[in-house]
Amino acid sequence: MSVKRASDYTFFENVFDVVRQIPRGRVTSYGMIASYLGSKQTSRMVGWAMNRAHDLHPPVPAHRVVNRNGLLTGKHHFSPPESMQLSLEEEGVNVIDDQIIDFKNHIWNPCEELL
DNA sequence: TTCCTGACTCCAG
DNA sequence: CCTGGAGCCAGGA
Repeated sequence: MSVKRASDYTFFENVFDVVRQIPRGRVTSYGMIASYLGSKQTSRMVGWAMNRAHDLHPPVPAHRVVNRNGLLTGKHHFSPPESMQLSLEEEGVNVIDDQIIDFKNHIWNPCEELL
């Protein structure tokens, strides 16, 4: 058993925290999370963090994180890949051809919501 | 150790 | 409108 220390609370832990707070039926982008945490240029690190997210507890709803266009660019990292879209549609987010329909209407921006 | 890649985004041409 | 390069930083070979 490992205990979380303050010194372990890095950028990645912050990413997981933010993602875990995304409400059901809402989505956000890598860039928004990165921007909220300090620099939008670290958006790649957010994606990298998501790759590690599947093993974490409590679970991280990585399917609610897409790229800035509402495109499910990370679906191939789910097993099966379709599970990302299915999870979203279960929450009322329609997806066609890897694109979230009415994306801007589902956006949850941590910069505004998570002040 | 160095080199390459990536679930991104922005900016220039 | 589309394409390519740069910047970010951690891991794997």
